[in-house]
Amino acid sequence: MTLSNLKNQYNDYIKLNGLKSSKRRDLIFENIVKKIGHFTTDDIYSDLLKTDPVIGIATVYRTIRLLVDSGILVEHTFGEKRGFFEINNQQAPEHGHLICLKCGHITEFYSKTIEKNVKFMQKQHNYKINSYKFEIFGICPKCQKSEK
Amino acid sequence: MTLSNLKNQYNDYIKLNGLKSSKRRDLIFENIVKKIGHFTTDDIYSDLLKTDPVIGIATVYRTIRLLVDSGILVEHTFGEKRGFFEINNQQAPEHGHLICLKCGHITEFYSKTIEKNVKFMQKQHNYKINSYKFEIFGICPKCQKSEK
DNA sequence: ATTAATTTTGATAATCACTATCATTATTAA
DNA sequence: TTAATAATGATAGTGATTATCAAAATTAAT
Ligand SMILES: [Mn+2]
Ligand SMILES: [Mn+2]
Ligand SMILES: [Zn+2]
Ligand SMILES: [Zn+2]
Repeated sequence: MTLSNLKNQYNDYIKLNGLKSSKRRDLIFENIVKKIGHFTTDDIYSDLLKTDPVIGIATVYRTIRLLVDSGILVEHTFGEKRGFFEINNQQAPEHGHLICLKCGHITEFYSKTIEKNVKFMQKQHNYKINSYKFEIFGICPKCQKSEK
Repeated sequence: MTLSNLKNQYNDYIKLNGLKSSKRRDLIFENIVKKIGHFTTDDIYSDLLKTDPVIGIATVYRTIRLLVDSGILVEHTFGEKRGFFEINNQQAPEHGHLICLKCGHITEFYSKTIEKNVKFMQKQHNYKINSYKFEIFGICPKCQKSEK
């Protein structure tokens, strides 16, 4: 997913849904699009506060929801009861996550096997599949060392 | 997992942690152990209210947490930001879930391939694995029909 | 540019699922 | 029995998120 692709996707979504463009929303979009890895709404809010001290957190929540609805972001929970987000790279195949129960560190992995398995389940259960999540919980190598 | 196995596991956990036995907790345990499929804390609370109108929801939350800690229950989120629980059948291998985005219906599936994949990831990333979740989101056959 | 219609925004109240606190009650070992 | 400790229910508090609403911004049509 290139930046200009995402920008097009963003602008198209706004047009297609009869929304108006706005400075604040653009600012949030620009910030998010620069992020690598996974982030929370609060991460983005804190970032933006530095250059825009009057931005409201509701606007950040709203815009992130919009970006999820438009397919630009995907949401995860990673076993917690709050949202984690990341850019939805529609080029690459979906990926799984290894989540460290100690430090929260997240490692991504790709697997053709999983892809196949999802397709198999789709057929077997007559499901129209939208997305999937494969999350493995455990202790990362670093935390294993520091455990002793 | 037989009922008596679970009861042993429950009693052992209570002894091992220096807890006292109690009528209320036993009642909650008995109710949960009869459940099939996935349930929320509120499901259990509503059930119990019928025969025990003074039970507090805090006690249900506490007991379910205890049962998760003891390994009797496993918790899921199924893409939502609240807990769903089910009996942890330690005999059977872990299973995945197909979740209908329309009606919320959940279908379980087993897959040796996934098991192998998890072991592979464990080796490849030097992780000490605790558990995993494989969730596929889509539209179930029933809802596909009623969509037209 | 001015207006009018509509959307966006920030403040903040409300909600939802859950955890913490605490005085009262129950359990248990002595 | 008593004494120590755990369990309980009521309820306050929390954290993440959504809803509400008046004011400000955007847009399209004059
Ligand atoms: Mn990821
Ligand atoms: Mn299940
Ligand atoms: Zn770690
Ligand atoms: Zn369905």
